[in-house]
Amino acid sequence: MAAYKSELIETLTSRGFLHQCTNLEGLDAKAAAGVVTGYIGFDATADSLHVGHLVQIMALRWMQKTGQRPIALMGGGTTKVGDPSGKDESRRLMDDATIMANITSIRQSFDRFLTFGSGPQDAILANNADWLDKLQYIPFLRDIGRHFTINRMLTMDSVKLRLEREQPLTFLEFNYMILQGYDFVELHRRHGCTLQLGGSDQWGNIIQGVELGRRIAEAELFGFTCPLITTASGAKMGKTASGAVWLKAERFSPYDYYQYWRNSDDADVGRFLKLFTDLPLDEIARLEKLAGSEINEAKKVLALETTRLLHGDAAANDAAETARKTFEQGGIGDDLPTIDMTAADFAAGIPAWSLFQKAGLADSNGEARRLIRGGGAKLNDQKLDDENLSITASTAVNGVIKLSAGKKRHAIVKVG
RNA sequence: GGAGGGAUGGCCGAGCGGUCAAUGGCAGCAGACUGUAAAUCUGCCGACUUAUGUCUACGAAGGUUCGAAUCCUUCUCCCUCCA
Repeated sequence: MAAYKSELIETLTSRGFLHQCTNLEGLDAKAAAGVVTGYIGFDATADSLHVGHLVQIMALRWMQKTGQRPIALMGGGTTKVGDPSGKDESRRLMDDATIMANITSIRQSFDRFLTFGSGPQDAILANNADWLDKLQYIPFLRDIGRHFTINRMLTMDSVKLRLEREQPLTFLEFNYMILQGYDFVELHRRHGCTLQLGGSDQWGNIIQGVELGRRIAEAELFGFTCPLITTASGAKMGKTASGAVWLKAERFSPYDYYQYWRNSDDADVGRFLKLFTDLPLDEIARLEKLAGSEINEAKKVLALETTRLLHGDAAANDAAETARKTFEQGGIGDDLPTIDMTAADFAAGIPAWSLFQKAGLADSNGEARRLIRGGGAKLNDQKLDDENLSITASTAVNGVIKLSAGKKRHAIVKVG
């Protein structure tokens, strides 16, 4: 029944990972015949990746699960240059120490999704600083630079868009695609890597690598891009009120992560289950059929599965349990954001607006006041009308005060 | 090097001496409706213990004026054209 010979391509296509491929049949045949080593590059611009990177990470995960060998390439070198793709402005230059620290931090997330090691199918973690840092300008220009034409480079979207929008593009950034192309060839030399995956915005960069490989290594390299995942309402994934949806628990708690997925658009559920969970397709097909409010069951599965992958069973179950208690019983779950205060803090009474601000439900005192005035605040599940209400330790029930901003954002204050 | 144009709140984008914390749109938050969904409608949306109050803010620094985001000078950065 499979349309493709290899499990890899069959899986990636049926789950919605394919956007463009340089030679799908060729890659399919190669993957069916033996182990293909493929990589995806990640820039180290922050100490954590975010949901926007998840498609790529899942693609690597499927590579490994279908018997191929994935490489996660950390852009220790390229991050110093900055990828102009899809950006109007240059990124601020980052120093080595920050980049190294980011790489160390990001590496932890990969351990959740991939098995690293030295076996034939173990994933490899590479860092392009290992070769890019050592490049010598003149030799590099002569060996690599001569294979790139300015004519061609100017037609690349990343460059063209910048120019069309009259935004400056520095020579530094202009070199990014050359370095990325070189990465591909270098990974081919070092690890026999013949495939580069990436987001659809990386197509141009990937092509450059494929062509460079053909010219200087006489290798047939493959490029494969994943679609840019947007929500049904057209927004890029991963933006919430509090900022990006980070993969690192310290930046974005497992409970918040669970809630992020739990609140997915109806129209996105099936697609997300395929892309972001390991669930078998027939199971997903069953969940997709749920209509009306029943689709909430599918959303719970989506939230639980995605959270399990990233944070593990225990954290996922805790998050699900907290959500269940909070939303289905109107109670209090352990995973809700919590602040600790002492009875002494309450000795003189704390105004309600101040407590909301302290609990993180409002960014400023004024915002807390507006929230209460607007009728969106609850104290122990009772609507709060008086923003100046003086709250004392006696407000606590079993040592805990529950604050709510709207229906979804809750926090608890522990009075100890 | 020369000539023009531009820099406004998270973003886009009006304003061009007072009535400007600054029109409008987007994003965001809340309310209603619901299913912890979408769409829609409504309110809010610089900070300050909230005030017909104060402070901070229209690239930076000075200046003119009773009064400046708006005028002048210098500076910084960006864009376009010419060399």
